[in-house]
Amino acid sequence: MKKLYLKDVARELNVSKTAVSLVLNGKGDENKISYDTQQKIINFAKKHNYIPNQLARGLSRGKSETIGLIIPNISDTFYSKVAGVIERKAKEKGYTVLFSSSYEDPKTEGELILSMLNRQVDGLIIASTQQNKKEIEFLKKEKFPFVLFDRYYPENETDYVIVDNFYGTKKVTEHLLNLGRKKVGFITLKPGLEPIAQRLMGYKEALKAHNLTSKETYVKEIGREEYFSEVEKAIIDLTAREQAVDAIVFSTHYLASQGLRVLKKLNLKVPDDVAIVSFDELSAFDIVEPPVTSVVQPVNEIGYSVIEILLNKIGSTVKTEFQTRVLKTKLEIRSSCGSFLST
Amino acid sequence: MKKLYLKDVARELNVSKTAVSLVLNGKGDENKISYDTQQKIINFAKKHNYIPNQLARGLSRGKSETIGLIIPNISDTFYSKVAGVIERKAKEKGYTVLFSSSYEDPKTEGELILSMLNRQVDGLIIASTQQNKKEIEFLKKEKFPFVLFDRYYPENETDYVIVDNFYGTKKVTEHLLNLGRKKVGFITLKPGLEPIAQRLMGYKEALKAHNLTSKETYVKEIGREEYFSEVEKAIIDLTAREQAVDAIVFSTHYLASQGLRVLKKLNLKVPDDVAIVSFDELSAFDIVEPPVTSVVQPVNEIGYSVIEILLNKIGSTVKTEFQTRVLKTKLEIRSSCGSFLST
DNA sequence: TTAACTTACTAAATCGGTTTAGTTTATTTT
DNA sequence: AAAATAAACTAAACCGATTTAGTAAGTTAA
Repeated sequence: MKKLYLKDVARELNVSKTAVSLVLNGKGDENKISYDTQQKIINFAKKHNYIPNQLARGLSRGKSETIGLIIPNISDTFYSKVAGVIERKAKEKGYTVLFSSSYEDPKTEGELILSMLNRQVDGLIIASTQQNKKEIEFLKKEKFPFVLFDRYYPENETDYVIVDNFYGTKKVTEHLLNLGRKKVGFITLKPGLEPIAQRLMGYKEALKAHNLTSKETYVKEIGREEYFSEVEKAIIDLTAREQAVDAIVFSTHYLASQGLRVLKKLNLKVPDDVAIVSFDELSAFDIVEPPVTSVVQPVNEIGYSVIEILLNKIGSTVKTEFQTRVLKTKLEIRSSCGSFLST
Repeated sequence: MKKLYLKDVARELNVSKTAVSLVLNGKGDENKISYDTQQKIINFAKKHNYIPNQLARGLSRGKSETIGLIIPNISDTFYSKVAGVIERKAKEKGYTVLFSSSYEDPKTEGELILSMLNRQVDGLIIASTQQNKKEIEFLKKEKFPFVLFDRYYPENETDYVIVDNFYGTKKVTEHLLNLGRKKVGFITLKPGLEPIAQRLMGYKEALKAHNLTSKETYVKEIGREEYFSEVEKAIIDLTAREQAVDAIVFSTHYLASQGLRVLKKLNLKVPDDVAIVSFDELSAFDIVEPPVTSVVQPVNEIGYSVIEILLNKIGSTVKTEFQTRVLKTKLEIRSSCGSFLST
């Protein structure tokens, strides 16, 4: 069972490579290949399981039927879920996906972008570190199809899909305030990413709307590398002080998970001593103790939108408007905030 | 900033394409290209950011520097974690990974294997549905480099990396028995996958070693699609009966999560009414209530082993022995089994 | 001083497809 | 019956690299 090439099929059937190629690509009719010849070719190809070499195909057609996916980390549940839906949708349309994690490193991300380009991907999907403006500008200038998600470049016009981070934290912070919490802390990542900035602003906005000034000391910014220990320090600082907080908003699911661990360790009761809330969620958040109220991101919709926009871009040569979508989050109320405090 | 091709570099420098190609592939010395010419080429390429087209490169070299990863579901934490380490290690060696989920469908998996082959991947990593013996045999016959993990074909000699599923459940079941539990239920998937079969056998073996016969009615086999409701039915059946179980072993992390949900809903106390244990774990298992004792799989080691074996295969032309690795699991004891029962 | 090596390159074939620009034969149209 | 049109193909160029098989000029050896 030797590997079968186009020329073998052609030779066996006494037709030209051209005929075989045209027919197998569904261009037989428009090129007036007779019905009989077409059947002959199709049957032979099917019977002998001929599959074209995609490298050769891609090379000569200038496209690879592949899309590149660059995300911070495939092991993070949020990204792995989005990757799952992107992959499924892409496959439906005949695309395969090449993925790579940047691990939040701009240099790695930049290299990945170039590497994917030279692998001739037909389009790129990037959840960027937001530190590669140059590469993004390059892609735009080359009119290369790409869509950003989760993180985008506010100062550069591009296609992107994000969620309403601002409104998400605003809503959940208000939820806490409406339940009677007065001193709400915010544990988040060090600045640099747009969604993180938006989440912080949403939190502040909620406080302002309730005529509370957001004390800087209630906001704790954590470095990603050492987040385990830093969350612990932050919580100790927020709770073991004169004006201890009675609620904490965590800006990511992993900060919230770690927060819960630390609170248990410190023997602080949730929600009695301190209520907590998480932006983004973990599938186990309904069975942790207590179940964590969270702002859930519409993972499926994110994936669908991204693929839809990208494939539209790839399909059309005419320059279209930039497509941007800001999707709604959903507030999933569980018991980590308790019910209304009488105080 | 037009795209730069090999021939452009050659023309600009007044040398042949051959020279450029040789030099940029580090074969300048062995082909006696003078030092000056080499420097000239290297500098120009670097300065103008020349990157070879990988499709063309792959086509002419007959390899693509790409490896294919086929798993049941990229959104499952276990697979996304393994995928993460595989990708990281692969990148270190200059490979990119093309991934696709089979969603446990043998037909999809078969198509994916062929699709990856014709995309000229240099090797394949598969966590198989175990229903594609034909394709696996085909790969072997073609001497195509591939490594199975998580699931393998016991009747076909291949390279593979698995964990000791049998010993894992045996150990954890014994753990329950040693704590004084007498009636241990087992909630698992419908048969068909080797690891699942091994886990069941480990469970039975532990009972036998304690002179308990494993009652068939204590074993519940769940269909994957409707597992949410089926786990509920299974638990009701195991607990609301004459001889109710006092412990349940779940054979996967998602069965265990759902089990915990159901037990809460039924108001059964864990571990007082029933102890539980999970094979494979979720990162939040330490903060759920109660924290779940689980058999943890060495995710990193799995990924490392798989890549190591695969790259060895790819690198060597000589036929080597099949490499098989059975990695140890680790028992992570938390409070979902309680402590010793006095009864 | 000429044959035999080296050195430093290059032309052209090749990888396996797609596609453009024809070609040949049969059929209509005038 | 000649010109025009259509039907059913095919030869060869091309995609952008790698690689084989040379070649020309300069050195060394006999």
